Amino acid sequence: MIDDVFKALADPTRRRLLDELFERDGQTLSALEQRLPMTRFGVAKHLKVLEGAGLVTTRRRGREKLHFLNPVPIREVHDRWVSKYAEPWASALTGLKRDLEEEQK
Amino acid sequence: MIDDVFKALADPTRRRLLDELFERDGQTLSALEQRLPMTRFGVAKHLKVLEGAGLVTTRRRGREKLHFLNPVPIREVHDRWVSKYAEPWASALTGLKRDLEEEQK
DNA sequence: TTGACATGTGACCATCTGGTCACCTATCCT
DNA sequence: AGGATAGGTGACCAGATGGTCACATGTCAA
Repeated sequence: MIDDVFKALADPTRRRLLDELFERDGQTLSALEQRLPMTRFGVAKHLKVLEGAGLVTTRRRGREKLHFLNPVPIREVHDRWVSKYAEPWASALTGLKRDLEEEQK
Repeated sequence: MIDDVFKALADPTRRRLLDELFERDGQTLSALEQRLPMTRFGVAKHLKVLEGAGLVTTRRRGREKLHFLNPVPIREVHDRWVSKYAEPWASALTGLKRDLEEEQK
């Protein structure tokens, strides 16, 4: 399950799709297709992966299929996994890195 | 760059390796190999990917190669990307989900 | 110095993945 | 009814990926 989420997030096109839905939620396949350098079929495949990972939920409206962002899986990845590595001492390191970069200027 | 990190995290074996280093930092290839159901070569390949993504740094000590966890890239993924989706209203949803699951019992 | 040990390299193979297409179904609109 | 529109399916292909192995290099220790 969590593996599906990581795998889904591994592809830049799929992260792009999440960004698009973050920007405007509930878009149709055709609407999303127009913004990506890819055919409808490619986009549909990616959306299927996102849906399989639970990152996107859908609702039909007539012949259209609306796609909605579902942040819960990302939240779970965040809570159970990412935060484990990102907190707490990494914050000190990134702070240090920022300080060093500032010094360069 | 950030793409390398996501790709590196997509594989369960690599996340397992990060867990092992989280548990005990600075392990050698041979030490890590013994805990994984895989030959040395497979583990070495995965470590190379992790190193390429900046998630693991290495230091040689004689004929050994020590592997260390580097949480900075994960922190950056967290700060720039995951937190965007995970905060803030997802926390309300996960809270709600937990509440609903509690009610089932 | 010789043998055991830790790691690196390049070839190889099976499978997965990203993307396209021809073709199909379902819905809308006049 | 019938054309146009939105989406689904299965086949197909090239390239990436995960894993193994034979072999080579470098290092330790007696």
